[in-house]
Amino acid sequence: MYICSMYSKELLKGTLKTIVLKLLTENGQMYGYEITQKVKELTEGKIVLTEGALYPTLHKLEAAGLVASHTQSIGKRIRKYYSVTSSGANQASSLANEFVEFVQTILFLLNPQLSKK
Amino acid sequence: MYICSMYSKELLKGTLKTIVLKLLTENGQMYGYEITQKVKELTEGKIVLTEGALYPTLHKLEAAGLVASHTQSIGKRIRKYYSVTSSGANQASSLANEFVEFVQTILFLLNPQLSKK
DNA sequence: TACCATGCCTAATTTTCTTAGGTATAACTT
DNA sequence: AAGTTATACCTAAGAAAATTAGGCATGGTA
Repeated sequence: MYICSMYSKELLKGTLKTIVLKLLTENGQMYGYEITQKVKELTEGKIVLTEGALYPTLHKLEAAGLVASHTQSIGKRIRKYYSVTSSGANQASSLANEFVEFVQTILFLLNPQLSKK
Repeated sequence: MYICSMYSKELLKGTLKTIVLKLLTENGQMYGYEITQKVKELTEGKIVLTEGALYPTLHKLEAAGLVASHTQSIGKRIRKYYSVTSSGANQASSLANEFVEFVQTILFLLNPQLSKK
């Protein structure tokens, strides 16, 4: 991103990892398609994850040891369930916290009059 | 970004344009270096704009007709002042509004328990 | 004199996301 | 029966944004 800040760079470069980790933490194990539907449902269609972004992200999270996966057969189809590891759970909450702080800082920048009152 | 949403794609790809337009709207004319210092000051060093991101962004905003510039000599040094155009002012407020909505949606995703209370 | 602050800029690289596919099974519709 | 939609995984080329890493020059200060 365009910002060098005290917040983690990982965080600033997008919220997808944060969202995925948090969802997995809240809901236990989920598979990719389920995640896209859950996000669509929770945001009433305002946010729709693209698979082209989601799957590579899940693979990166797994490679980083933040999530683990196992496959399950549903008839002849296969689902790949993901769940957070212990370090993934830590990451989930710290990323979420940092995101909130970052947003507060940006909102302050966008609404300086709030502090002038 | 990783999201296909009802929010403008421009917005989702970063907040730098939003911040710059809003700052210029609030403070009248500003020059690049001044913007970096203002952001650093307002955020107490939590956010520091890099010049490698800021200057190209200013140039893009100008090419898009959202800001206008004029140079001013300070001794032998030159400052390039930017100010929002009328369409830039419109953009500033709509981008800021969309950002707030987007953030609210993400925060809801990250804190589902808020709705369960 | 050396260093740091001011003040502008660009370019190569990296990262992230979009776009645009491919593959296959299952279910529903006509 | 055929066609469409939903489910479910995936990859790859390209675009866009920011990082990194400089360059150039003036002015002030230790």
